[in-house]
Amino acid sequence: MVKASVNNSHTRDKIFKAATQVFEEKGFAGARMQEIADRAGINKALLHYYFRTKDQLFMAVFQVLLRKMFEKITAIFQADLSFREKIKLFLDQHIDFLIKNPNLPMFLLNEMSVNPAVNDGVRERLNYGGLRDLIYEKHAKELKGYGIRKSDMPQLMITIISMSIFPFAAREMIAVMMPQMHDNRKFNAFMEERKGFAADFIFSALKHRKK
Amino acid sequence: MVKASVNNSHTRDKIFKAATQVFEEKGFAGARMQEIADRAGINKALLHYYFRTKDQLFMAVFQVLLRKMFEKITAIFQADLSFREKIKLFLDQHIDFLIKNPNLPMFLLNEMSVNPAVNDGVRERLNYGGLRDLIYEKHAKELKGYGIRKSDMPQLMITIISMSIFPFAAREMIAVMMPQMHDNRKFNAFMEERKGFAADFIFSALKHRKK
DNA sequence: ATTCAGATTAACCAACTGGTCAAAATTAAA
DNA sequence: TTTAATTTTGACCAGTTGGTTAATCTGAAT
Repeated sequence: MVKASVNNSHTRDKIFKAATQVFEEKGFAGARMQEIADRAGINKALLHYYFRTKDQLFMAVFQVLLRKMFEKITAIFQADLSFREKIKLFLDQHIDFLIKNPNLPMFLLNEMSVNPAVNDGVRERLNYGGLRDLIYEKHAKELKGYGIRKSDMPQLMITIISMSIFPFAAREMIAVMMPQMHDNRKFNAFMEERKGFAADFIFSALKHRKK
Repeated sequence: MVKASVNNSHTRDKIFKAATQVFEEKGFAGARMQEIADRAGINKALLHYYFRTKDQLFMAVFQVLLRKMFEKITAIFQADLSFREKIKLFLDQHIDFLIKNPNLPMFLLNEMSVNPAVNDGVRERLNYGGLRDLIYEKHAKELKGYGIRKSDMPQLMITIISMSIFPFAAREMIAVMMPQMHDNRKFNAFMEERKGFAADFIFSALKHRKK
């Protein structure tokens, strides 16, 4: 068999998955290299053999996860659909995605907030200005019909995104107020219900908006 | 002069303020007792003299901040106003509050998420069921007119709360997409603008809602 | 079978971190 | 001024943590 070049990609993958788990659960400061090694079923020295430092390992994981999240958010808005259809599709797909990755929002938001330096590497790649212009120009008529000016786009986009992300980020706070939300199935059902609720809410708001 | 009883309350206060700062900035795992002592202008031993352990100090800070946040959220909904007026008042006051405490949302949400044990102490105090019933019964007519059933209340309340909290929690992510948001004044202006945007958005959605 | 680069490990280390302790300083009362 | 309690400090300690090193193992090519 041919060797997978430098580094055994199987081991590298085990490490990456373990690191993703631990960082997502505990955050950078709370994560322990020993625990990552344990979960990957390897020695701590081997961990450092594949990823020299904790920072390097973290950045590798962080960048992959951040891109994963942003791709999900932006991909839909590139499609050739009406704005209304896009919102519906976005909520459906993004909530599905987050049900499978429930810790992702809090992990990303917190790490970006606690250590803003992590954003330096990705800033160029995540160009919102382009997306906003694209969206606004593509849907100029529809949006103007709703009384949305270009300058309203940031408020609108953040409102839409928060509809799916916020409940996951705030899940524990929600569970404190509504104990039944500790049950995974009930929380997921709540998010399934939210697909429709949020879509209706947004459409109604847009249609009826003060101009 | 009379002694302030056991413990010098001035020193205690300095410690508490320093701890609040450091915990808010770095989170529990990232905070260092040495840094808290430094910022309070005291010795690390004295820190442990006032608060025996890091956990105790953290819980003291956490509980105060959590209560501060919840009081702001719930107080307004107890008042004797129409639901519509309450939403407007809530957005105005809560956004004002968060502009003065911009790190609070991320701190609370993250700590609750990373270490759910912190919630045990406050669970009883933060009874949402009571609040929800109170609100729904107080505004039954108005809400039914909007097509909101009692079972819709969780979705609605979370949507309203996220309008003010989410942009603060997601500030760094927002700033990655819209670099001008790094500027405090521009971000605060954005949140001032949001008071009106969110209120209009919610009212319009309610008025025009599918039933 | 030998070789040799790459993969894996056990043992180790220096720096950091939360926490302790005994002594010193401060304060208010006697 | 003396006394006794409280407050503050410098020095110290044990456990943890990220990271290193030298030795060993593995497996494919010679």
